[in-house]
Amino acid sequence: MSEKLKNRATSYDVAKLAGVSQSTVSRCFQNGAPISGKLKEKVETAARELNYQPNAIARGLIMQRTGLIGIMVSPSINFYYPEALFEVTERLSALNLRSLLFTARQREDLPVLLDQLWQYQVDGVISISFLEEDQYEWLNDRNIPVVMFNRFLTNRSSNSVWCDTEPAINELVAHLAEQGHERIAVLAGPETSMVNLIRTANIEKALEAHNLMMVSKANGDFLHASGGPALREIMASDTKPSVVISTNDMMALGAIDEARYRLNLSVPEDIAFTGIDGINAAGFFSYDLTTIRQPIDRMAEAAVTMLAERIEDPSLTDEKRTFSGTFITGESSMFSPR
Amino acid sequence: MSEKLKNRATSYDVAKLAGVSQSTVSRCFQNGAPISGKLKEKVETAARELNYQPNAIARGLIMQRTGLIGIMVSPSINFYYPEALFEVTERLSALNLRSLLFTARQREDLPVLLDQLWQYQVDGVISISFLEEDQYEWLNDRNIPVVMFNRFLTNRSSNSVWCDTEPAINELVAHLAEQGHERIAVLAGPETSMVNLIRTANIEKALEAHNLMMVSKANGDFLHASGGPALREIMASDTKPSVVISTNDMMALGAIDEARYRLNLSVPEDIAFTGIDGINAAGFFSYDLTTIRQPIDRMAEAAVTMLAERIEDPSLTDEKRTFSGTFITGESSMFSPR
DNA sequence: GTGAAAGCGCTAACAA
DNA sequence: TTGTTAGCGCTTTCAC
Repeated sequence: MSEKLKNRATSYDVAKLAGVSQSTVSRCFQNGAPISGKLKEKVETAARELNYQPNAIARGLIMQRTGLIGIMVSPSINFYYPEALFEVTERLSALNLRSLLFTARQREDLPVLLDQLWQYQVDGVISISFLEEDQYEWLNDRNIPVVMFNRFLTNRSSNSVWCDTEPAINELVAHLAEQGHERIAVLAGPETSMVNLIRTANIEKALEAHNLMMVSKANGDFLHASGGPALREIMASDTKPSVVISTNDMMALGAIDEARYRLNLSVPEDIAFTGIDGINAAGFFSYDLTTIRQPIDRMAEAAVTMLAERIEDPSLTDEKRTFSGTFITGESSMFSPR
Repeated sequence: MSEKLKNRATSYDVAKLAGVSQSTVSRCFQNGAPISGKLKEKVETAARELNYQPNAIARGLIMQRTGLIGIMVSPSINFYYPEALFEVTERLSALNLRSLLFTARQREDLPVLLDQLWQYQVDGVISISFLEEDQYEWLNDRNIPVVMFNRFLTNRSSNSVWCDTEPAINELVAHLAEQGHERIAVLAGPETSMVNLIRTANIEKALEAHNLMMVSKANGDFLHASGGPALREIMASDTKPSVVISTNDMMALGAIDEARYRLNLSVPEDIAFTGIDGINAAGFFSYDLTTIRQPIDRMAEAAVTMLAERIEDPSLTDEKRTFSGTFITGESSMFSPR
């Protein structure tokens, strides 16, 4: 008995104290269950006294529903990830779902992570990180609904929340054309990144449409540290650009830092910059980056809703929800060359 | 049977296919268990065929050990949090522990979060967010080990990982004295934050020791957006400072942005800045902030180790591990006034 | 509206 | 070394 007090109270303990059956206690903690007001009150008093809270693990076992959502995210210093992660987590929490966090540095980490997700009986997965087609299938085979955040699969349908930046990229390029820019460099991300490839293609198409020339192009890895070296590469080519279009914000920030404080260039007078993503730091006055903002809050809302729907009804087919980005002008491109 | 194929394989399914008992299968997936090589191989083959992975939820129920660690963190745009979060999560993962993420915006969110932690039978908690004494006790009463990250309790012992910035603050102030600064302002955080109070006290003491005058002081909320308004407040006082010591990096970045791009001041020539934390962005050339770096990696390592030890042996008493911060000089304070 | 009983998938005695 | 058996704490039929 004194042993018992040290341990967690179970529904049996509450039942004994309240003088009811264990199943009555159980019913007390579900919402639609039939229970009389009197008993409910008695049970609740007993539960409070014993600090009783239902065991979510036992409940998960019997209900085949854990309330756990696996979140896959890159631990990288790309500020985009934590912003998305927190938005998603808060919205899951509102639906009484929990984030089980998995960080993947590289694609090779995924198989192990997936096994762990599988072991923990997650009700669903939101991937803010890389996830290939076969991994998507792997989860599908196991009836684990997945929603991809800011990515999608190209060879098959997938649940995904996507930000289409193409129209905003057109606006952005039109804005550059209007400013009189003629020599444009592209600071691209990794060639293995779908997001990068799409954005790069959109940029190239928009440049063509405006008869603008891409004078050079360099690749970084989407992180701040790669912006500087890539900019040097760009500046080493024959024709110096008057503006650098970066395929994400982080690299643009790195490039601006390099331009101003290592290459002694004025931004935007000597060289202008633009980014894509609309992360928090892009708005800091030091950068005041012209960029394309993703509606991360609405995307998180959509991802969580889609996932919850598919947990409820697994027969729902794949859906892709596309939000458009918003073109934001900052000082980083507010200068007309020549 | 065809129904069965759609569902997850259990250890019984594997046992049947391998022609052994269910407990043999179970033993196959524990490390110290006695099992012969032949059977082990047979079981593993069957398991592979059925895509079997042990159910961590069922295991958690029987073992009274879920492998789940509750992580409490502020979702805020203070870049310090995601850095700490990812470091902690990766180290937990190495010990085969999972992060169950809980975000708290305000102190009022905590009671609900704690109930959820309790329901999910977490093996332990790491708090990178606020956690008051009574909440610590609450967890203690329930035998859930807690480690506080970058905070500790003042009225009682606690498991905590702390970064002592006092020696580095002395170095920092000595550096400012050497540079010839005589008018010093302090950009402090919320008065409710223990971290802020300690840092402020350390700064005041160090200033006194160097016979330096604090000409003004303003409070922000530790976020970037509060740095600007606080700086304006500081600049509105009678004596303008030659340097602003901020009690964290985020506010320092906000203040630098305001100084350069709104007040048209040169940094560090007109006004110098220093921060504390050593977040990634503080090193960006735009800021190149003189600051005090917390060894977040070692702190995360320590927090995870301490927690794991206490999960293993709950009789261990509270421990506080204090790491010292490293003084880092950046351009933001590299100028001698007058 | 309530209680008795079965069982979710696993581990851990205990026997063999 | 292996199999048998009894739960972990819950939800959910099924009688009443």
